[in-house]
Amino acid sequence: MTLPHPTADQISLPNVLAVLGDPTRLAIVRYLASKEGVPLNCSQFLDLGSKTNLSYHLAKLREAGVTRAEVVGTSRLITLRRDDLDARFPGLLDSVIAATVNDTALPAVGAPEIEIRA
Amino acid sequence: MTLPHPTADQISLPNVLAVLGDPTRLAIVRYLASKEGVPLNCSQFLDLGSKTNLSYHLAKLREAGVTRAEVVGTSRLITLRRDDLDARFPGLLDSVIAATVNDTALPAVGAPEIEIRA
DNA sequence: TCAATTGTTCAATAACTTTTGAACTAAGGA
DNA sequence: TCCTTAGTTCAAAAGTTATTGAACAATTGA
Repeated sequence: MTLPHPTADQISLPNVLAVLGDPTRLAIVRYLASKEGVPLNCSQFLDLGSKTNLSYHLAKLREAGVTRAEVVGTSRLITLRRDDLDARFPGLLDSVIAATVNDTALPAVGAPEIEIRA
Repeated sequence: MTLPHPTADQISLPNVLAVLGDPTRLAIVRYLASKEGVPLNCSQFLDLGSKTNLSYHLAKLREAGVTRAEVVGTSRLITLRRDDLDARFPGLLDSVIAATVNDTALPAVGAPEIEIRA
């Protein structure tokens, strides 16, 4: 069982930008980048939304060519397609990730959705 | 008469990416970048859509902080907000523009919408 | 003043996106 | 085998975006 991914040359710039233009998906990409090398499964993003909703956003990222998902047992190990994105759009992913790092308005993995009173 | 623009720190990354994730708007940005220094008015983009539709897309770009529009007579002179975008998101605009340059799938100013037979 | 030029606004519609819960599949462990 | 875990699919609802044409406003030049 493998999931459908676009080939490197099928990755479209407007589509990548549109897919990244969503706070939840940008938060997923930021977290993937912060753990680069460590493949993550879907449930590690549950802070960002419901299981169903994450399935939707992760499919969008995969179909746009931003992430790769490898099926391992009942898990999907998700990684950034840094190699292909860098080849296709040099510097784009790095500048997007760098910009997300300081973005306090983005949702975050490991952060409560609602601020608990201090 | 001036038009509303976000201040530099009001420019939001997800919003900029979402706004750039549209082929018409990306084509506008590519054309602006190719003529950088030369302020353009709306009618110079008419190859990309109807007057009404361009007004809509140019407003989206302006409201996201991607472009600046200066009212001069009955015209609006449109420029890229390169300074503010570079300060906020270093390298992002350059990598997006570089990626648009080779993108033959994008609509283009000065190109016929339908290929005339050779 | 009148007409032309430039661009906006409005309302309608069509098309897409996001979110949800319930039902489902597939693998792995007891 | 049965249960649990991991994630998908489906249909519905809600919300958002893009596109259109008609009407409008403001400036400029004749």
